[in-house]
Amino acid sequence: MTQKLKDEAILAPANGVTLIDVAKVAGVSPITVSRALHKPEVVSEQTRQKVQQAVEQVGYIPNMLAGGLASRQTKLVAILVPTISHSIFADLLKAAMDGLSEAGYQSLLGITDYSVDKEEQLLGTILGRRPDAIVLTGTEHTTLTRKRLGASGVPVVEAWDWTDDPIDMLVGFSHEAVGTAMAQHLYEKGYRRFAGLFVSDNRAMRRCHAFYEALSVLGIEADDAVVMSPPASLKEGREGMRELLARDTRPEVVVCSSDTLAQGVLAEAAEQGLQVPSDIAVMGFGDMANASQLHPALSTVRLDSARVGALIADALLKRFEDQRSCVRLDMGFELIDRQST
Amino acid sequence: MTQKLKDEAILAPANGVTLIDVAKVAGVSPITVSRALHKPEVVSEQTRQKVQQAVEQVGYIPNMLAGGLASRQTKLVAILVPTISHSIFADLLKAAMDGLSEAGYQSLLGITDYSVDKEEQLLGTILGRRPDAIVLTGTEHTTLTRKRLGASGVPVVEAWDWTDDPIDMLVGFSHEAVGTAMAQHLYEKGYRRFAGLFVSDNRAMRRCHAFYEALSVLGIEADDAVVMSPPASLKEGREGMRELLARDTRPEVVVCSSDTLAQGVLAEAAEQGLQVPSDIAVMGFGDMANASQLHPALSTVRLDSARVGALIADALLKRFEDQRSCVRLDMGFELIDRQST
DNA sequence: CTGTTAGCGCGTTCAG
DNA sequence: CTGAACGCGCTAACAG
Repeated sequence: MTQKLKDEAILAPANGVTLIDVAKVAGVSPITVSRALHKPEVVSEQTRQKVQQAVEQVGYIPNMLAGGLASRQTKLVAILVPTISHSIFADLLKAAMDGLSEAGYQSLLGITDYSVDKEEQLLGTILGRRPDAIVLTGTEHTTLTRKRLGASGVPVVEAWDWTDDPIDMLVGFSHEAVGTAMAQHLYEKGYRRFAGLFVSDNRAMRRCHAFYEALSVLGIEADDAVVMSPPASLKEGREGMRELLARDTRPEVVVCSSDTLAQGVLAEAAEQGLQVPSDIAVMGFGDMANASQLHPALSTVRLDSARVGALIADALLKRFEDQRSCVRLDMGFELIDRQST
Repeated sequence: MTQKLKDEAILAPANGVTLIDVAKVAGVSPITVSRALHKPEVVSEQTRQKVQQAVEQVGYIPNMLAGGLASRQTKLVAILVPTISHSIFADLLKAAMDGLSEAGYQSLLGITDYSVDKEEQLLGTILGRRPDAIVLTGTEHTTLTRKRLGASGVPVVEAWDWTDDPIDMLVGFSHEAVGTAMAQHLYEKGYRRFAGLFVSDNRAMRRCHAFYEALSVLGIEADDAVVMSPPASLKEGREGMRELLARDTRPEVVVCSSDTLAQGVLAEAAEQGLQVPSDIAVMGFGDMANASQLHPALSTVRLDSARVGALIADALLKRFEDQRSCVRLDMGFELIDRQST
């Protein structure tokens, strides 16, 4: 009889089994079941065990829609990234999800394709799920996005960029500072003829402009950067490099908006018989764990994107604990010179 | 007055604004608002417009928790992948999400780290959101996973593998067939001394065993494969290659469980002054869009993972339209020979 | 420590 | 074409 009940019950986990069924089996009231599950410390150990047993017996799976509706707590975090095809954002996403899932939060993923309009559109439906928090990549958003976010009162983390006027929380670094640092670094190493190869997304372009601005402050004139449209794959890197090499004067160093692009540049350089970095140096931007394995003779701006993800999770969990907490963290970046190590 | 109302209202999208508020402003009943939003064809054009206007005026965002609870339709699809750091799964995920989001579905992402136990654990909480469908990578799952899935009645797609006994729908290919095909292909090209470099995840190991099995059928003895533990990054590729080259006899061709590994092998070969494919040939597995840009002299098993993702979305949408639809699709794979093109 | 009451915001069903 | 009543499954607030 018990066995029979069990067999029947286990066949309906996400189906009909509700709190009430568990309550009946355990011989307590529904609310006690709820408490045994979510606030074990407020229930006697004995009833907690009875409930736990009943839960397993009937194969109960809490309905988080109902729970969220009643408690206004969804245990859901929405994360919007421009792409998951770059290791930088894949690592960031993974780390953020890991941090959040340890605390029992699940992740609703949105991919914006580097478009603020798509971000706005995604946000519209996402807000309908009443997430406990939203993570945005970048600090550029449509006014409607800002309005909705502000009005909803949802905790927000803007990541991977810097601004003096964030929506709420902020974990990132200044792309202008990156561009400037790249120029100074290479200048100090003695390079004078520069070329730029950038993809036309917002942040890359800001690094690009800061780079050229810094060059001009240093008294250096450089040809305009080659600007490709996303995505930044090896193919674009090769094409861009061909374009650069077809110019009148050959640069001493090629500065790229991403590591992937830089890898393409390396591939094209190899094919054209150019030695790196003696004939031509290359500088990238990203998480060089991979690229440095391929080609040690490469400078780069190194970002620990997994750390950014972890910090995002931390910022949110802190906020969940203390409503007033508001992390704003400039985590900076690191210039690495593979040639000197 | 109207303006004032508007200003107030627009400040509370995800906050207090409910269907009832919209109804009041539009001068209709709540249910009419609901219909105007979800079944426009069943409402007069005039009231539809009134409602639409009211919605915008008060900044209403439908509460999908409440909606899902009442309608038993969440417009949510859970997607579980082993990792998002391999382009194969990133592309698959992206394509699946794109297909689904066009139809108004959002994606809850779960990363299993190649572990069926983690999959089981993720599934537990995911089912609590009552997703309209679940996408799983692979056909290997714990018995509890199977039990819960079967009981919940949620549409399931198993992807990226093949079995004669799927849980529900299936979009993938046989990894045994891949392993066998690799062996035959290379044999026909005249290679006789083989080496294997595999990562120890379930599917890679099955390709590995099928590969060695096929070799032995062809009457060829080969040394055991080098097996690395995940993740399969360039580093593992280089290390594995070093291990292979340290053996007594040098293989003519190295078969890898992934393109990333193969890239590492290429890098190590280059460093040791070996020409590919004349000194040593390399075969990979994955989406070669990138690797082929780096090194054209490489054979591979080519999978169009974006297409798999799109097919997953199609299979689900078809099921949503017609409950009886049950797609089971062996999409096969392609052996590509970069050397011959 | 446990139970009762009363919604959370919406969609389904049935009437009009 | 529109409305009223009811319930989805759960938890907050209070009582005991």
